[in-house]
Amino acid sequence: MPPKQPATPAAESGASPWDEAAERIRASGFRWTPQRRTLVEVLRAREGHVTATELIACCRERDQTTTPSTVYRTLDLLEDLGLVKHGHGHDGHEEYHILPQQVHGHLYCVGCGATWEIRPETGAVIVEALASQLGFTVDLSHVTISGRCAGCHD
Amino acid sequence: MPPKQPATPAAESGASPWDEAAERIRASGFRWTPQRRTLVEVLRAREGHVTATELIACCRERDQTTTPSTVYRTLDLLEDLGLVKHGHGHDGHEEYHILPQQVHGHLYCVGCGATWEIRPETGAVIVEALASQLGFTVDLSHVTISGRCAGCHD
DNA sequence: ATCGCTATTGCAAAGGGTTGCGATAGCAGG
DNA sequence: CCTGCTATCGCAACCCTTTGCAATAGCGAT
Repeated sequence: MPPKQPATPAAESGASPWDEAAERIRASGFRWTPQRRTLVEVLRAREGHVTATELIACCRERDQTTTPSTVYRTLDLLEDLGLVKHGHGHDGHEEYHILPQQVHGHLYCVGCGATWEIRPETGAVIVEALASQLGFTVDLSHVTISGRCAGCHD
Repeated sequence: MPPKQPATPAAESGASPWDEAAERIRASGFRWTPQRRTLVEVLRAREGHVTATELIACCRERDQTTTPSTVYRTLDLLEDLGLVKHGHGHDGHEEYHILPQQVHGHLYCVGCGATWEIRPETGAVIVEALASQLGFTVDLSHVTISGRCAGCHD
């Protein structure tokens, strides 16, 4: 008896925004294609940050015929829908934040290569400084800020 | 009578760090080549920020045979000597700060595309926030932070 | 079930940036 | 001035990302 499904899917584990992805895409006049489905499945299985290159690799695992250009274009679409948000790593390469609920900034240590997330309180200080002094609304998540961590001072 | 030159060159307008470039390069065991000379001349004629692409174009004006790889490698060398400092623009592309005396951060408005420099006082607030809360020494100049300026709020 | 409109795809090319490698050419020493 | 060591160069190839274009295929309507 598979034809019928519960009215509120995934009720137990909490409905994922990805469940609505197909609908939302179609509702916006776009099409739900196999390629987009593949990428959404890959994204649903992960969280946090991913580089575009990793995503392409993951998609290719599921579908050998995956093309980079299509992945990049789909990511743009998903970003318009707010399902991902792109940024740049310390080396300038693309990075995607999956389901950016609580936007946060990133730090990269040029000494040891480690990365940290900027805690909300700390981020708030930065955002407020730019807002009050320049009227500038910062998007801390777009770039990875470089520097040296406590353990790597020269 | 061009063979003889003053002991302290460019005394009037203030000696430029570029005057010592050749010496410093050789003193470090590296070689002073025509290609490096070309790039140094280009850099000496400019100030502020430049993209790597622009630099390559300027070098090619002076020397048609300029090769990108050589320019990038020379920039790395000059960065080791502290004569330039690289960063990434809002789109992740390379950008070079020429003679980074007073390091400053950059802001980019996703609304109008304009860029601003972060004033020292404002930058200090950010640097201190990360330093006191995480012991992290930020290099604000490495990336261009994105957001919306006062005139571009949605 | 078929049709048509047009959003998407895959390809190929291009631009930015990096790297391995053989050939070239600084420059210190004789 | 010539010699040799080796840093540097130019090239070719590769990775990442974007874009134009012709062919394909969603999907709403018939």
